[in-house]
Amino acid sequence: LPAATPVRKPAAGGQAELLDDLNPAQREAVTHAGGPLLVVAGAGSGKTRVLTRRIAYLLGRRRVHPGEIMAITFTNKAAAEMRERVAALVGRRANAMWVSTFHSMCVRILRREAKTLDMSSSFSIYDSDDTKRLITLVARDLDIDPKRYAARTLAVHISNLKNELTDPETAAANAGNDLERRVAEVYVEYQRRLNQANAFDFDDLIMRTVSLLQAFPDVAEYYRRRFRHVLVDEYQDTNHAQYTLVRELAGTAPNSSGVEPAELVVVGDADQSIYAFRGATIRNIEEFERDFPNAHTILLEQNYRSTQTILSAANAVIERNPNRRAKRLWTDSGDGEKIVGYVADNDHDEAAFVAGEIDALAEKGEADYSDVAVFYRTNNQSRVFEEIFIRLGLPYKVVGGVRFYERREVRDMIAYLRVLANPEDTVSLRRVLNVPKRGIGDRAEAVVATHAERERISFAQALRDAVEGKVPLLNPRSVKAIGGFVALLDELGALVADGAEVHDVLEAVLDKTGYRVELEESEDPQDHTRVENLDELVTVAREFTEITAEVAADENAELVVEEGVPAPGSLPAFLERVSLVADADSVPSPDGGDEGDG
Amino acid sequence: LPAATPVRKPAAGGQAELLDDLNPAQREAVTHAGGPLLVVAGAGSGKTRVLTRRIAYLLGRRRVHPGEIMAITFTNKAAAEMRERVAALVGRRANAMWVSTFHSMCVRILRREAKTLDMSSSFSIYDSDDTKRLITLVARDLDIDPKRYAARTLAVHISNLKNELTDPETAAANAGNDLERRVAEVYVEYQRRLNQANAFDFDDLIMRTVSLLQAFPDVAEYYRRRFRHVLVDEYQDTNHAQYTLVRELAGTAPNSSGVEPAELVVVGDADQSIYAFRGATIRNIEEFERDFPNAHTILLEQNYRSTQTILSAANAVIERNPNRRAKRLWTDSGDGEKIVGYVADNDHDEAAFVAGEIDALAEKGEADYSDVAVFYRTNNQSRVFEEIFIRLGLPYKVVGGVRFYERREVRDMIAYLRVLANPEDTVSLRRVLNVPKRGIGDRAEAVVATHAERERISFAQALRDAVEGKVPLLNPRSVKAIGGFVALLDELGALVADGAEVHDVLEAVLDKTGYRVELEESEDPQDHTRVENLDELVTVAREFTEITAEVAADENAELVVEEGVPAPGSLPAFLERVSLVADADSVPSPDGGDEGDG
Amino acid sequence: MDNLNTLFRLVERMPVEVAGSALALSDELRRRAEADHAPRLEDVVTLATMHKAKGLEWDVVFLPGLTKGFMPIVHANTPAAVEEERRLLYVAVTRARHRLEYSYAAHRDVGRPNSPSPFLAALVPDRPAARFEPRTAGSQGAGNYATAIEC
Amino acid sequence: MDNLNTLFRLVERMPVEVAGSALALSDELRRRAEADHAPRLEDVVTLATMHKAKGLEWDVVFLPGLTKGFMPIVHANTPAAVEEERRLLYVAVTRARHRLEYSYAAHRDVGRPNSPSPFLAALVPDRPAARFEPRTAGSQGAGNYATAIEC
DNA sequence: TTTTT
DNA sequence: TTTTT
DNA sequence: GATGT
Repeated sequence: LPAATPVRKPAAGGQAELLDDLNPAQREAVTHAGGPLLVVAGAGSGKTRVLTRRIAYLLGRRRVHPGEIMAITFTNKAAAEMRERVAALVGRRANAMWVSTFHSMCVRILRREAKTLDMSSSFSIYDSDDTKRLITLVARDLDIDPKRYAARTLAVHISNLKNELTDPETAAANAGNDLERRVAEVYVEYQRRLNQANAFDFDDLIMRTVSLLQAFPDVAEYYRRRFRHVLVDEYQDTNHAQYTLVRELAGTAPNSSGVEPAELVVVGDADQSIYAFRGATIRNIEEFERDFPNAHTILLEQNYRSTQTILSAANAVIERNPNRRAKRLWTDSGDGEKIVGYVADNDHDEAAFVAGEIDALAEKGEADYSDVAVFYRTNNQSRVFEEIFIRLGLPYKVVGGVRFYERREVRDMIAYLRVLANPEDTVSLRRVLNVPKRGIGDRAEAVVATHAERERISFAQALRDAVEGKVPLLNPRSVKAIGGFVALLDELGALVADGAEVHDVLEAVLDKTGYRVELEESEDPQDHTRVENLDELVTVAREFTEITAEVAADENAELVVEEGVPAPGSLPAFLERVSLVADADSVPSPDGGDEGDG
Repeated sequence: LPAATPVRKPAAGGQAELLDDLNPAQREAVTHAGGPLLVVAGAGSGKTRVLTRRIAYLLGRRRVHPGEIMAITFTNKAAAEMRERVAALVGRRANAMWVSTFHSMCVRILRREAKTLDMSSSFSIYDSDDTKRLITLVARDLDIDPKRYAARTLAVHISNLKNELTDPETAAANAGNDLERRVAEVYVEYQRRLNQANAFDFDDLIMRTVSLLQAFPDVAEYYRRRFRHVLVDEYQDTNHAQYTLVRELAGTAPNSSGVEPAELVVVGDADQSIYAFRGATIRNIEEFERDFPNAHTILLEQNYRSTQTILSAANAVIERNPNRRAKRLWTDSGDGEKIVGYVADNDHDEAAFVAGEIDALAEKGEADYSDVAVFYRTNNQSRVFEEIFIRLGLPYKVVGGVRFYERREVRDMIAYLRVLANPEDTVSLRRVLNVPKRGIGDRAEAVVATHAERERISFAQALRDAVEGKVPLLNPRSVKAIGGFVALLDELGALVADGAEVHDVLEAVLDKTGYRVELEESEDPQDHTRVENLDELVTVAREFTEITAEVAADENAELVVEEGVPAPGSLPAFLERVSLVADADSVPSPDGGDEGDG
Repeated sequence: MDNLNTLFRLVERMPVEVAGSALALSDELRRRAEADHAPRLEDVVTLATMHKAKGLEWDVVFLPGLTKGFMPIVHANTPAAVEEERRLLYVAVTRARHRLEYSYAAHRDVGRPNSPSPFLAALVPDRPAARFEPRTAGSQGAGNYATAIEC
Repeated sequence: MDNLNTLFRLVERMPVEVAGSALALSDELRRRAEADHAPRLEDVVTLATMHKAKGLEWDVVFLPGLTKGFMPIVHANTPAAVEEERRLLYVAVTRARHRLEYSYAAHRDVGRPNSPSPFLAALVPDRPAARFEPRTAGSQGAGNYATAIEC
């Protein structure tokens, strides 16, 4: 093991030690004041340390108020870690800061300004699955051949357009071939339906926040005045919309009222940009100095993680990339072990070799299993390792697969909750319309949808029309089934209106819909697991409200309630939470896989 | 246009001219007698002319009886053309020859020898779709994860095994990995079910004929004595099973009774082998001289189709292939036009260029549209041409797509007919069990299938048990539905037993099942086309029987009725026909696309 | 009449099973069809895969799409598979009687560049492969064949 | 307890929406969890894609499958895509604290040969890429690392 | 990705 | 084929 | 109690 360097002792509570254990470059990044700052932070160079110390420094030395600080990350995990580490340095004052993901931050702004955009603040947030469903519906209504234009393809293209801040009309005008024309056509209608459903998709959260700030200078000024310090993590992963958002928020020059730009610090590493395929554009970090006049750049090249052997190999790999800003990682912790290379005859033997190496390390006491990771390029490469590891009894876990909030049964329940919170949410409403089966088939659904379209009313309203016999072509059987469904929703809605707690609402949904019973009575062992997942969801909801209540009762807790933020413990709060962690929880933190910082 | 060479005048009726218009190599191929002969026939070198002249020569000069000749092709079209061209030379005597595809020939042998293999001569022939259905059923029964092992994948592997003449037991013994073990497991059960259903799949036709000839020397001797002349076309496209079949039929040495090998002539061109991906093995033509002792080889290099410019280009392309028998096509018809190459900016422009060229040729009167073809590598490359051609009003047809006998409605009717001809045909029976919907759902089907399995009876018998209330777990409603279905089959079966003609049976099926009415009442415009296809099928069947009757009444027609061959015009005859042309009819002959011979 | 055509082609191609009666059948059908009216020769351009072209011939043949990903197709990643691709091109080329035109697009839909098929060099031996470097053709202007290369 | 873990992680990662109350919530959850018993550290090997590895670190990292089709992945057919693949390998390499092992299989299932990743040459600059030509490793014999190459 | 039966 | 929300 | 909506 490389010896821990003397300077890397943990910072004590006092302010004086804030800078002591930093190297010169890190210290400069923490104390820099004034113009925009780009911190090029190589892998393992103490990036998070710099960010958290800088915040502590702002609060402690530069007398910045925590409410003036906005720190933006990509993942919830990174946001949580940053807040936690700042709290460890400065205590409860950390709570007044905005430390959040791009998307959470936008939701917070959009909730407050929803009315400005003709939306209700109870809007739903559609994830990729909801998006695909809605696009499927739209494409079907537009008579688009689903073989030729798969919903997924359309979704990807629309997402790309949004990430480029291209609105539907511009997309239509620029369409140069059949695909682009089809995409634009779908985009126009899809966006109309989102509005009608009072919903944003993930990409909307960014794009429409940008529109908001650009179209309403007073709103922009409000945030400009409020956040005088903007920090962005993983800047190399920003797409065009996110870059624009940062620019609109921080500014590059005084605005018309003379409000100066905020102090902007972005941290990133072009060499670690691996999401260009999803729209991230390395250009943003490469052109930072041009985008933000008078910017200063600091390079963090000293690495506190790996041996020099490993760093040299990494340097050698990345140096082959052309047109790259030079950067060489180094460490003072020594060369360490040699790198081992192995050529197996086939993938089976290769996995056996890896298993053998791991067992040998474990037996020699050189590493616990949880200190070891195997990384591959594609998910299905895990299979051969799983086979061999199981055969040898080597314990492992595969990161990936269907996440908790992506499971069908969980998504079904959340759809019910969303419908209760936002009755216009057509995608969720149609999702649960016949789940569990209650005799409202495809045909009935189509008839109601047509009625809604013709009468220019929401699908929810059309269902009520159906009950009153106002929907033609609907047979009595379907009318009866819809009547039962509407009554069910009303009953559940009353519960919500009466202030029932989330877990009680959830229990009511599970019971009254017969969803739980159906699963319990099923023969399929998969359904057994589903019941367990639903129980877990109920428990999550229960603890969510209980703990919120306890914290609220605790006089010492600083509860800062902001405008537009749903009441703690409420149904909207719960929904917001689950909507924005849909894809999280993949590498659970304490059980192996330490958090690095770059 | 290259001038027609003087020697290429059509052969007159008399025998004397048989050899006059052949070049020396062709003539040698026609007259060669004795040992095995390999004719390496380059593209356009007059291959079919050599084959047909050789047959005429055998009949006319060497006094061979037509019943001693077997000519094997790959496609029905090639067989028809060969028979026709021989008939033009020798008249009705051609009718006594076997000129057929590998598969038709095997069917003919298997019908005659079915009992030897414990099959009924009314066996069904399963095409790739039936095969996939049965494999799906088998895999489901074996609890095989359809995600991990797709039916198609299993089918391909099983087909490969059969083409290698590997039986299920050997496959199981040789399985070296998970996939192979799964495949072998499915193969064993699949083969058992085929037997039970009294059915062969396409690959079985070859493989089981080989087994038959190998396991029963008396059968082999019968055919050896009968066919003293075996001719094989497109030899480069044979797979291992087909190669073995040819070897068993013709022989390489006198058999135990002293019967000499037949005179074998194979024609082919390794350079035109493009089906290796489907199991064809170029090895067969490459090793012909080693496989068949004392073989003689003749090279046909003179080309009667193309200009020298085109041939030189072709030669240059193929010469880059290593380890290839040298062969250079040449012509004495001159260089002709230069080859045109074009680099477009994108595929759209490329298609526009092609369309422009075609129009220019048509306007100058240099070519009719039907003299022009556009060839691409993958089917979807046609799309851009279709778009442009439609826009420009350039008439075209795309070869490919769903063939007549592959259409769902046609296959449904054929499944009914098959069930009537072969009640053990479980795949067909289960296909039509609930088509049109008659209240026999998945659950009822599964219950009946389980009963059949447990009682070791056929599915058809299990249905009858169901009617008698002998199937447990089946509710009365299902019993009633099954009762109706069985009665329907009995009614149709009586019609067949009474000697009704095929088209009347077909009409009865369409009416009594309600199949036609359902389609006629449907809103879907696709279903309208389906009705038309069914009408066409009925007409085909009607003309099939009518014309057979007329021909039979014609005293001049030579009707040779062979053992094992279904009666002309009968239901089995009709089924055999449609089973073996399932994939034909793609490039309809007289409407463009002349038949070449290389 | 279409029905008759179908049966005609059907029997045309399957003269075996009904043994000796097949040709008689075929003859009868032809007689009927021709008595009715001459077989309709549809004057249309044929679009087909190279595989489907096998065994047939046309006066004029176009071979578009001769790029690296299509010829040889990307999936051909063994020497044997590449050789089969070359044979496929050979088959396609030898379908032409008088006139052969080939082409490729220098860019794909998305705008990424396409490499010409490595087999092109052999097709046109007088010109080095380098001459086939992507070059933009005039995309407008009817009949602008300025960049067509005659060899 | 698993439920609590789930909630714990959930809140841990979502401290924003309930504004200021988030950290308090998180603290409370952590207190509860730890009062119950220390967080269970599962002692298991992690298998993950290189993408999922980003931002984390391990003492020992294995990088198998470094063949031409997987690294860079076949689909990377623009210079920009290949550069992103190289960055991905860079990210994977820099996850390791003390020990790094990489490997590839000289043959695929079907028996066709695999080429080593072209990036390997850089990974081990002392040894020319040629040294990584497919070589069969002893497939039997526990712990036969005869062909392991230490650099 | 090609698909003679 | 990779998939932070 | 299974079916088709």
